[in-house]
Amino acid sequence: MSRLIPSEIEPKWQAAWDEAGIFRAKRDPARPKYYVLEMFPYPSGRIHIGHVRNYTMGDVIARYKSSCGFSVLHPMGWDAFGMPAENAAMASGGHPKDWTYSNIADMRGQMKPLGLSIDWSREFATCDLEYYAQQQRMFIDMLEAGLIYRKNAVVNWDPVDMTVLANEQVENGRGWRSGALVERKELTQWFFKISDFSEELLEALDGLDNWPEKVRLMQANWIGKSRGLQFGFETVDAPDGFDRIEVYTTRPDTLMGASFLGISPDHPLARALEAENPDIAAFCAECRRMGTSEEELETAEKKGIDTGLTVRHPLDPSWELPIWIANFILMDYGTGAIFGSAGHDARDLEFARKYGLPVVPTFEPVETPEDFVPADAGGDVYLPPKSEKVRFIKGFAGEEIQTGDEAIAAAISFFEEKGLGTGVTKFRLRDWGLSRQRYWGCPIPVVHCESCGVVPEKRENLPVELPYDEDGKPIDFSVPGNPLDRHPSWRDVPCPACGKPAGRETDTMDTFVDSSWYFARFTAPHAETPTVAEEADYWMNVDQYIGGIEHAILHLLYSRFYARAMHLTGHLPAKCKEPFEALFTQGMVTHSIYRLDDQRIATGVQVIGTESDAELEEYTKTEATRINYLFPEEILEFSDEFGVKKALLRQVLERDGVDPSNSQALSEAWHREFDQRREVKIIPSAKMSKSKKNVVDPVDIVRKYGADTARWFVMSDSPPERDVEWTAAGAEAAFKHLGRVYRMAHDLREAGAPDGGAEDVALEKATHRAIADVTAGIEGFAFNTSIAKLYAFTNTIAKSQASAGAKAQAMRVMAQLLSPMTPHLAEEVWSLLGGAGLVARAAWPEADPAMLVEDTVILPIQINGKRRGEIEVAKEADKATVEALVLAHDAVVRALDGSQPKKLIVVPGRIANVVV
RNA sequence: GCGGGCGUGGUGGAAUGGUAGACACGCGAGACUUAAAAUCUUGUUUUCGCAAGAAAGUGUGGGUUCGAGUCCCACCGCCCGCACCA
Repeated sequence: MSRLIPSEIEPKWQAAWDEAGIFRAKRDPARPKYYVLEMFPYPSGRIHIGHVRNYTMGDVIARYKSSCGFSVLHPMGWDAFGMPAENAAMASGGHPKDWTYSNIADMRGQMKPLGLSIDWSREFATCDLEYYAQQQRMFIDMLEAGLIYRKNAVVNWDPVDMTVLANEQVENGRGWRSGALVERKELTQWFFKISDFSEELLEALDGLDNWPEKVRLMQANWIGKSRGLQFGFETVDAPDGFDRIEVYTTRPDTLMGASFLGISPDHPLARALEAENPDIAAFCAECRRMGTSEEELETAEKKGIDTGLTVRHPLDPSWELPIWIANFILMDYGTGAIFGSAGHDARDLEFARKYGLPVVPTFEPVETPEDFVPADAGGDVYLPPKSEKVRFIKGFAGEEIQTGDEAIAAAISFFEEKGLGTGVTKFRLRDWGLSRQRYWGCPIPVVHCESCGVVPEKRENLPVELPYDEDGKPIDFSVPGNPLDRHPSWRDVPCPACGKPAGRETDTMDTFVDSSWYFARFTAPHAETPTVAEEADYWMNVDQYIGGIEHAILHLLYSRFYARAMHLTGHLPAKCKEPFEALFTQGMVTHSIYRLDDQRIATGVQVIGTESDAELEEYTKTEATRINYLFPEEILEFSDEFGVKKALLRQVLERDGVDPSNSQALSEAWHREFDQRREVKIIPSAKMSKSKKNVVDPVDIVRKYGADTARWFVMSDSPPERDVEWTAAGAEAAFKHLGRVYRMAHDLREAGAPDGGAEDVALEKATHRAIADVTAGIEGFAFNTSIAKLYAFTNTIAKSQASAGAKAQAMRVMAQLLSPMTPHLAEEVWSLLGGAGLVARAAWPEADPAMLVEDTVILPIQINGKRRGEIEVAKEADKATVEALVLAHDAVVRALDGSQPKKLIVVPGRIANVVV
């Protein structure tokens, strides 16, 4: 039988690898190590095709590096705490723990058939007591080291469910379950002092050479270093204790254009005024109903309220500015107070225009363009790059014409010399709030005691285990609020310091804490300390980290901080401060959405022919009712005679008895439907979403085609960093190709022919070319080009007239080159053609440079930069020879028409360009 | 709103500043077959042309260069992140 049957060969080779134990990571000081890690998944219960792509990329690297002689660590685990488990418990009963572990078992079962070279002996879940116990130990170490503290912070509060909401649980300002208006509420919470590391985290980005530039840039912007001026405005008739209002500004050079002083609704002055002024109280209350996300604050309409108070301008005491409370000023940034510079800040301008406040530009372009309209004459905000020279019309420090940067520096010096303020470097990066008022997370191991205050739990009392049940019954998640709050037998404990009755902290940790050190834990996953020095020293750092761009900022920045914190508390060596040597961010797997637009459903009547305007309007009104999303298996996709992709409901095909292989009949059926105002619209390359029904299940794919096909396809069609569109046709093509390779290997074994001859040499050269190209593709994270080369190499072997021996040799190399991508097929081909042992253990082939050089090259000839011909020249031909050949070329002779070329450029081995 | 990214045939994409469209899908033609599937051969950027060939062509408009998909500027469109989703 010469057909590839994945369901037979895949389990066979997986068992062989298991038996040989080849994916067990072994600390081997004699060999260089390589640690490849894909971002671990959340155990939702189903693996997603995006996971398949992510893990296949890691697997290609892991298998390749292993063949290159590295001792490879390639582990897998579960980011297992978090809200979905609690949501599930609330929605359909059950317990988050049971839900999570059952999901993990399911997902492991779905992943194993993919044939990933994972060391499963190192698997853990972050909700394992063994894991979070160590996290609690580190919490106490970090608390003692001054890396963790408590302060007040704002959260989204649902007054009906009596719970804190995540940003994603706030929909249009209302709680997603209760529908109640969300409030902003201050709670005392735990924080990591990541802001102490702002400068270091920013500077160290420069050393991350193997990180994508865009990720480093995003992190740099997130940390947001700025140089500005902090100074005070003296108030007029303000309540006691508010003689001065401190502001921080990055544009002190615009101070002479100040139009108002703005403070946050959470500013102490705003709070003081609230007590006596109901209008202000109402306004602040309204502001507090807004969400806490930056996005929401920035996109909300700018609103404010005049406090009636004023401040004196620091450079002109006779100039009084009104104090406004504004919804877009955050208490967390700077001092919670700004001065509005309406000419040079878009938000301030919008605000000033809305409330009729003055707009006073302080500088203008050096060379004013004709169409320039200053902001005070109704123009746009003028905000050129700070490196650009501008002309100051209301300056107070520095030259009249200077750059923004120079003007800012001059303004700061001016204030410092006069003793009015100080230059300050600030960072946008805020401290990392790690408290979550939820059940399903790592308990924060501290106790609140009336006499002693906040006391860390004693180390010998650790771990603080998350209670599974309450009074013998599983915890009930249908009751509003945090279950830990209403769990006396867990909460009530003696104070670790004085022994008096006290209560446990009921906040749990942000799941970002869990994922900020799991990579280190993989080096000693079951140790009784967070890490083991010699293991961490050998395996760390992660040589290649692979994951989604959505983690570019938070997860990766927190991990960089946490690695430093672990170093400071003795849990990681200094070399691990930057734990990820190289980072790769892969794209999504997308899939077409099929949407049935059925206007008959909308109108209830069958309309044929041209519709009237009134009817059209009716369709528009009822749009929502006539859109139906369809599963891919509900439709048949085909290309019409112009190659345009179309789709038909399978139901329709059955009803009309259309032959699906007859494209003419399909096209006719499509037009019949279209004339009936019914069309299946294809929306390509959409993010997979259950509600849009465009999700493909890896389990189905593996069942139908096998893991190798799934792996091959997700790597083949797009560059890894870009999105790839899953198509049934593409998967089919991948499957066919792998079948062809298998058949070629099989047929070779049965055939036989004498060796030798020029064809053998040509095939050998092609083999070395393939080795070089495929290797370059893997090294450069361009797996799609490696696969293109493998297709080409397959075609070359298939067409080659070389001997069977030479072809078998080429096919054995093919097996090796395939082994990172399609490991099962590779083993099968390898063993069919007499390869020794497992191909997974064979050393990676090396391309012989001597086999890569060609004797002659084709040199294209351009005339004025356009290709007009080509010549074949010897590889070593000197410039003069080439020039003579170029000038003798027909097209050149014709173009020159007897005259001399203006210029003749010859790039040896690349191109010749004649300028006439 | 702020920040980041991406735009190349009917489709996914390839291309150290040097032949635009590798490789694959789709489609067309042919072989094999009673037929279909499978497989194999072959063609396929567009326009004009029987052909040889010519012209145009990498979202739009400019610029740098002997030469631009690639570098620079402006614009348009789409996608992603925004601190309690993971």
